[in-house]
This record gives sequence, structure tokens and C-alpha cells, in this order.
Amino acid sequence: MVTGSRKATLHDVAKRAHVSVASVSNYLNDYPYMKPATRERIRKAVEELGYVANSQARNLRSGRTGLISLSLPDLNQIYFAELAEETIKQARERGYRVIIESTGNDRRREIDSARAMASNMTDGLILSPTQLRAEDVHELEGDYPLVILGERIFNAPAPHVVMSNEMGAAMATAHLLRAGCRTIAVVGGTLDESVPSSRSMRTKGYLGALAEHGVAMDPSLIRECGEWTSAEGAKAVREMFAQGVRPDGIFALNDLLAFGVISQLREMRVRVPESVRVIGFDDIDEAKYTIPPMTTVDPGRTRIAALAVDSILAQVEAGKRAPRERIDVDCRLVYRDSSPEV
Amino acid sequence: MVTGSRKATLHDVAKRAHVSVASVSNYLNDYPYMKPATRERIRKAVEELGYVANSQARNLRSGRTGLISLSLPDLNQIYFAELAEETIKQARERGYRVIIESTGNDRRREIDSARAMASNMTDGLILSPTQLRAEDVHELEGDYPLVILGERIFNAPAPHVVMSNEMGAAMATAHLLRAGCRTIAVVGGTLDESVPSSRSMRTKGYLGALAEHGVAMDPSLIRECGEWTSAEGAKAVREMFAQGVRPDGIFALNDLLAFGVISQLREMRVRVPESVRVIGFDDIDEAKYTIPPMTTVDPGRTRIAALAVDSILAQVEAGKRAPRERIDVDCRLVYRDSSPEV
DNA sequence: CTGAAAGCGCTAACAA
DNA sequence: TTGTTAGCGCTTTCAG
Repeated sequence: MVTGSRKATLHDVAKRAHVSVASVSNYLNDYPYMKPATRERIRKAVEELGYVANSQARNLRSGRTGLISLSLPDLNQIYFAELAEETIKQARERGYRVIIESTGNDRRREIDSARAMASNMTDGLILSPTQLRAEDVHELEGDYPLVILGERIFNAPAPHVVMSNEMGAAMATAHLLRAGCRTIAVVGGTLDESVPSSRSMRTKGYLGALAEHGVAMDPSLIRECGEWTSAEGAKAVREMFAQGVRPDGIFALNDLLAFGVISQLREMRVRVPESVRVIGFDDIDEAKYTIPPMTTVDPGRTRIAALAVDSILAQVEAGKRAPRERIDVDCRLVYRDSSPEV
Repeated sequence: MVTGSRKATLHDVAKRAHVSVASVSNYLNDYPYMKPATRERIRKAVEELGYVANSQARNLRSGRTGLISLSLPDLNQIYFAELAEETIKQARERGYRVIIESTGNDRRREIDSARAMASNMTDGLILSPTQLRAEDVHELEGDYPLVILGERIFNAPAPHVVMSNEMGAAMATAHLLRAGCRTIAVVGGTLDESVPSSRSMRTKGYLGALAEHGVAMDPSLIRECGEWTSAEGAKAVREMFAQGVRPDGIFALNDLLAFGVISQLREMRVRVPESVRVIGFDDIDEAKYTIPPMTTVDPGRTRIAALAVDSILAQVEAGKRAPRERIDVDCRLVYRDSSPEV
């Protein structure tokens, strides 16, 4: 490759190979009907010039960029970082790259992600909104490829990949029940159902499973937490024990809370799992490294990413938005040592 | 806004406002010399058509995309996720968006990130390599804006933002010494200096601080760990105690290891910080939620991201790669409760 | 102050 | 099998 001054263009290659730009373009796009000799001359010219096609020009013509936007609340939240990683991986396997938009739980920025689609910078948008309100739905109108992620069901005019919060929570609870627990606390839970959220939906799954197994619900076992951090999880356990509440199983609504729960129990010399079984939710990487390794609910991150990318690319192919549709992704229990059933 | 069929172009706006496309372009670019009446007519047409400029066409003309690439090993590693978050934030404040490339510690993909720059898809590359070898340096040649991140100093022909691993480790160790510790273990450390890595550089800082304070080094206090996870941190502590090694301070080479260290100590009823002081490295979000909240080294994530973005955008402005330069970012101790000096 | 026109680098008809 | 040419939608001289 000649390290020439200016970057080589199609034109330069054509000139050097003594062919037309069209032939070079054909060559680059693997057009089959071409004399081997021509092909070879072009190949050589491309190599000598170190030519690389300018994607911007290509995009302008084709109307595609090979880019998709992924808009999510915050990469500092491990769940979203892992979701992003998975999405990037899936997209790369299909030849796409990903622009990450971090909205910081800001409604305006969630709307901006959608608005930015008007400028054709990316081929589609995967949006995980947390603040968008019902009255903002019109912001999502349009014909561009769009997939919504997450539990906030509002009537978005697009496919919606939904995590099965309720089912996952029910599975976790049923698992503890099968393990013999009868006094199951839910750390991070809430009885407030006014806003649909992970919090309320997971609590609902918990309550459902209890009901199904004929176990009475006890409000003192539902421990609200402000933030979902290990500190809050630990605090919930301390308070519970201080109040004389003695669960034999604890379902923490996410893994970070569960970390705090386990660590506090161990601190207090309460044996996990012998005295109290613990299960978390999210299956973040660290969950397998706690002591004991933590049973948790895998919300199907990999599948969520795969389905979202599938859908968005299908829409890109089709050149238009797919109709509203709800795609539920199943959760899966990850059995580890913090909650044996035996 | 009229929800017309096809997307409106400059041309459409021009026609509707009865002006030339050039005037519309001028309007969009805040060209000052324009009759208010004209301006107003264009404004109205733009609004009525719901016109939004097509960035691809714009990019083709301007040669810029407003996109930068950030190539890093793995978003599942909290440090990198937080670094990405910070980079995205910094870039957004300057009107840029970020494509994240996750290389999965794969040398080929690190090289590919660089090669992709030839296609003009993004305006610059911030690369955090972990596998690139000295002989790969030529892959980084070129005139496009480039910033290297991380401790692996090889002669990359570009600015290099370096985390002060050694200094940070020395600070952490000195802090423990000031706190009265004299038997300081380093969890995750190594005496192998053959490859420069966080591991070796941080260990070096530890050794340097010991030497400076006239404290003898004891190999049994240097505990290697395979993975840097909390499980490994816990294991290191268990093994140490099983071998009769009794440190009064533990420096864990990252926060995840430190989580395991603290949790294991508490498990063994060894009081933190009264009996053993603990300090980590990275200052990930969770560090403030451990019990007790953990002292750690903030490697200057925010500043690293800011400097990287600064440099890359300066290069974009200049239209060319900046010369090789080493930009050191200072670490900072974050004092919390796991290692009081008093 | 405004408009005409020439491309940016490439692809896709269509001709040859 | 290869070449010619007309744009993709926008910015930017350069006239007027």
C-alpha cells in the first residue's frame, strides 16, 4: 500500500486499473460477471493504493448506515452494561455496529433518542425507556425501525421485547417454597402497584406464587428498599431481624440487593443456605462468585438482546417499522448453592 | 408538521419557501446575512414539512460524522462499563456520539477497530488495547485521530492516556502504612514483571511504598489470583489465614477482589477495619455500599475519559493525528471506613 | 442578500 | 463484460 497523501477514491482506483468506476464498484460488490484479468487488475490497484471504500458516500447512496442505536438508562448499572455487551455482540455478528446512548433516566434524553432517528444517522433504534410517559407515545411515531425494551408497557407503536418479571419472580418464589421455605421475605418489594415497574411486577409474581401454594402473605416480610444496592439489602436484613422477623427464605429483587442480604446474614452468623435460603434476580456475572454462589433468576439477557436485534434488523430489511407486538422472554432459574431444594 | 409520505429534503423546503436550496442551507447553518422575511418563510416551510437534515448527506460533504469509536475489552467488566458511560457523557456534551466496539480481549478485533478507521465511518478512535503486541504497532499508523488508553505502553504513534497504576498502588500502600499497618498483604499481586500489566505495575507501586517506608517485603504476603473476582479475593484470604499468615492490612488490586476479601474476613469474624484494614482499587460504584464502606483508589475514570475525548476532538478539529505523547492521569484515594488512619 | 451550479464518493440503471 | 451517466441530499463557491 502506497501511503499517498490524500485518501484514494474509487476514481483513483479506476484510473490506475484502466477501467471505469462502475467496474471497480462492481468488483467491490462481488459482481460475478467480470473477466478474471480485469478483476485482477482492479484487485492490484486497490491494494497498491490501499483503497478503502468511504462508508459515508456508500451510506448516502444506499440509505443505510450499518449502525443501530441502543438507548438505555445507564451503563453503570451492571444489568444494562451486560445487556449492551450482548447487543453489541449480536449486532456485530450480523455486520452492524452500535451507538450507545445513555439517557441517565432523563425523559428528555429518551425523547431525544427517538427524535434523532429523523436524521437518518442510524438504521434503527432499540430503546429501553424508564421515564417516558403515556403522553409521550406520539414521540415514537414514525416509520423507522424501532424496538422497545423493558417492562414499561405503554402503547408504543412498535415491537416490544418484555422481560418476564412476574413470571421470573414467581419461579424464584416457587423454588424457595419447594426448598421448604414457608416464611419468605422479599427484599426490595413493594405493595404499591400504582406504577408498573420491575419492583411492582416482581412483587406481584412473588405474591402470586405464595397464593398458589396456599401460603399466607405477611406484610412484615415485604421490605421496601430505596436504591437497589447491597447496602440497602444488608440494611433490610438487619432491620428485619431487629424487628424479630425471622424468614427462612429471602428473595432479593436484584442481585445487588442479594449480595447485601447474604453478606449481612453471614455477618450475623446466620447460615446461608442452612438457616436462610437466598435467591436474587438478574444473574449478573458476580453472582457466581459470592459465598456461597448465588441462586438467581436469569432474565434472559442474551435472548432479549438477540430478539431485539433480530427484530430491528428485520425492520431494516423491510425498510419499515414492524407493527406493535409484544415479545415475551422467559426467565430461567440459575441454581447455585444459596438455595438448595434438598 | 405534515406527516407526508417521503421524508422532506432541502429541495422540498426550498420549493415550499420559494427560495433556493442554498438559502435553506444557509438558514440551517445560521448564515447571518438574510432578510428576516426570507428567514421566516424558510422557518415556516421547515416546520410545516417537519424537515430534518439528513446527516449522511451532510457527512459526505463535510467529511465528518460526529461519531467517535470507543474500543474496549468488555462491558461486563464494571470498570470499562463505567469508563464507557463517562466517555459517552463527555462526548455528548461536545455534540458527539459514541460507537462502542467490544473486543472481548481478542487481538484480531483490536486490530479490526483500527482498520475500520480507514472507512471514514467515525471521526476518531479511542482504543483500549489489551492484546495488541509490539509488532502490531504498524496497524495503528495512519493520520486519523487516535487516542490509546491503558497501561500497555508500546510505541503507539498517538497520544496515550495512562492510568497511574504504580502511583495509585503506592498511595494505597502508603495509606495503610500511615494507618499503622506493618504486615500488608497484596491480593492479586505478582512478582512476575515480564509483562507490563495492571497486576505488575500495581504490585510495583506496593513494593516501592514498602521500601520507601523501610518495611521489608515478605513474599508470603503477595497473593496471586487468577481472575479478579470476589471469589478469588475470598480464597486468597482463606488460604493466607490457613497458612498462618496474619496481615494487619490488605491491599486488593481491584475492588472486586476487595469485596471478596472483606466478605471473607467478616465471615471469619476478623474485624474490618479494627483487626485488618482493607483497601481496593478502581472505585467502582458498589464500593461505597460494602460493609464497611470501602476505601479505594479512584484511578481517575472521569479524567481519563475527559482527556481522551479532549484529545480526540482536538485531533478531529485539527484534521489530523496528534503526535505521540504520554498523558498521565493521577489517582486519588477515596477514604471510606475500611481503613481509617486514626 | 440570494441563486445557480459544482461536486463530496459511491451505486445502479442502462447502453454499448 | 464493461462504460456512461444520473443522481443520493447537502454545502460551498461564485455570480448576480
